[in-house]
Amino acid sequence: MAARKKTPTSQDVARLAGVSQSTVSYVLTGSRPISEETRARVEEAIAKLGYHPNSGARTLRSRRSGVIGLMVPETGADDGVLMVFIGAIAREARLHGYDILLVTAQEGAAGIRRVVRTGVCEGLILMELDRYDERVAPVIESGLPFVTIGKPEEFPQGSVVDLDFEMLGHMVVERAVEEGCDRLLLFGAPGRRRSRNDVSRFLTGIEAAAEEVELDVVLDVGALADVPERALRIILPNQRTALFGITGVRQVLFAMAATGALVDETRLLIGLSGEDLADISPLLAAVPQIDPRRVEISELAVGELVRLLQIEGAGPRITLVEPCWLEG
Amino acid sequence: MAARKKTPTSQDVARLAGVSQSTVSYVLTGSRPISEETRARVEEAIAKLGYHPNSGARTLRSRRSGVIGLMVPETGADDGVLMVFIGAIAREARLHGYDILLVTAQEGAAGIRRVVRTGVCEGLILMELDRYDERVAPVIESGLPFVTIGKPEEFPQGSVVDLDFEMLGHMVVERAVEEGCDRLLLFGAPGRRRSRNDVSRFLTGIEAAAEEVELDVVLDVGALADVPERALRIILPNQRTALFGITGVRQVLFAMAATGALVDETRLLIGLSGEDLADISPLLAAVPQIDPRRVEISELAVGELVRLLQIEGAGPRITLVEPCWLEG
DNA sequence: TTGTAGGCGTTATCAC
DNA sequence: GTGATAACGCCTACAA
Repeated sequence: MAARKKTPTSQDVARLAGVSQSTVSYVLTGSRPISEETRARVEEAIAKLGYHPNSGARTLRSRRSGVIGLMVPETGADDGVLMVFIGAIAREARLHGYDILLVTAQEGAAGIRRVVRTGVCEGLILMELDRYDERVAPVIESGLPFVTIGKPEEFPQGSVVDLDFEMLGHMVVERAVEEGCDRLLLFGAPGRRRSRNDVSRFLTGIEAAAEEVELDVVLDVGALADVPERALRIILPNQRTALFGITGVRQVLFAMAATGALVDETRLLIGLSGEDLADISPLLAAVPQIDPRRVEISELAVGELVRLLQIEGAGPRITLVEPCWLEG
Repeated sequence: MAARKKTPTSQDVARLAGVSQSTVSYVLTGSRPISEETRARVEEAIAKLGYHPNSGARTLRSRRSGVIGLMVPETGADDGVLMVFIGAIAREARLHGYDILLVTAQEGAAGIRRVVRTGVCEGLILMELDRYDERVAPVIESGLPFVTIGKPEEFPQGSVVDLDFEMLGHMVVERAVEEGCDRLLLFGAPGRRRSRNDVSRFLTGIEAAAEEVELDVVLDVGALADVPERALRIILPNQRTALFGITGVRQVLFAMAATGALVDETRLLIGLSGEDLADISPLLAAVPQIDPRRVEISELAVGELVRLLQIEGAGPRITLVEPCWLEG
């Protein structure tokens, strides 16, 4: 095997193009006008050598690493939803010229401090924060621009992008009424994860909307596997019940399938999407679904961070994304 | 707001500790003996200032970025399995002092070339390669050490960590026979994704094991939703059929639930795990499952890459991880 | 055991 | 419109 060639530097490019090293730099950064002719020569040399600017040197000098830190929640388990966000974030970041560095929640505040102080990250995207999250403090302290996906309780100094959970509540109620339901059974999250801001915003929306219509709202707090059974128990003849949950849709669907309740016309299931239900079974193709806009939220989060990063004096702001019906 | 303090440099630490800058560096890298006393003074100063070495400078000088590139497959959709790998990889990498940078498959060969030439990554972990994958070439060409999770067809110049799919085949056949099954129905992957090495290794294992016993192996190629129905059709009275699939377990389980087949004693389902079945429904707690060892594979992959990075002259090697029964 | 000094490859401020 | 040149913060021979 031939001895591996040292990777070329801007110096090599300059020599080949017959210009000074700094000119090469200017061609790359575009931070000063260059004549068409020399630019062409330089670019040719760059292509010929397969030159890529050294990241370490660029970061050291310019204090911009081109890297965004993404703090992902601890999962351990099978979490497809999370993967949708991560994939979309990584793709969108590349579109803006940034790379994504993973910061596990496990590292906590120390992890944040590390990536911030060492200068690896220019900015941060935080996911799945609790209402009062210990990881926010070191981020604010760091002074780095950041965006949270999911709205924390106290409005932080960073931007926020999230689904409009209040509107989600409205939509669910509205649809249930339209479909002629007398009752709305909320399973999963509502009963338990009260600690999360999104859940309470969702309930606020539900309550506000339910006030104006004839709809009996029930918060179901039992095991997901028994939801269909309990739903049957509370139902009266000629009544129709809508089921909805922010989480646990998969489990409830499974339970409904197992009890044959899927084809039961007395019920209606509105599932928050994310999992491709029709892919699991054709039986589920007819389930009305709300798109939680995870991809759009991811893209907006990246865009927002880029704005904070690149626009001088840009301030933080909140962006709520409206959910929408899938194949309504 | 007070003017933000410039982040401290090793120079600042040196001044505070009353030593030279290089001494600080030596304390950090440990690349030369330091007296107990000065080390203590330096460390105290480091703590007091909250000093973290600048990543750009360190990378520029030492050519080691402390970053591992993780090439993740294109998903778009809900993919929980992937998340398990990513989470475990990120955690394990931190344990070894490395960070994980995401490289999307979408970027393809160009993406590899970019992270390699710019020097952002010291090494790479590649996931879900096809048999002959276009992304392997630029990696090899780059000369960077790399590890693939999942064995590509041609043995590459990098290390490989993967599940022992041949043994998986053996285990499935063995179990089916033990459970008194006359027939083994393989659904999902076997019929379709022949293009993948893991599937053919799995089938090799199945065939080798089935030769030695009385077991009728059927490759099912139809829609996953109809697997239970087809399984019923080919079954004779007093016969028992084992069902298995590398992918599509969730769909088949759903279909079985919907047709009431889950409690049917004439069948047995052996699911490859990854999804917590009992979490979906108590009905599934009894399904025998094989652990695909995703966390272990992830950890081994990181360990292997670290070995290649840190041990002079370390060569690539193949590691196959044995699957094992869950709560057998 | 510790200090001095050169340079890693860029960016950006001077001059011309 | 272009070329020299001084940092950026750290690592590591080379001296002492």
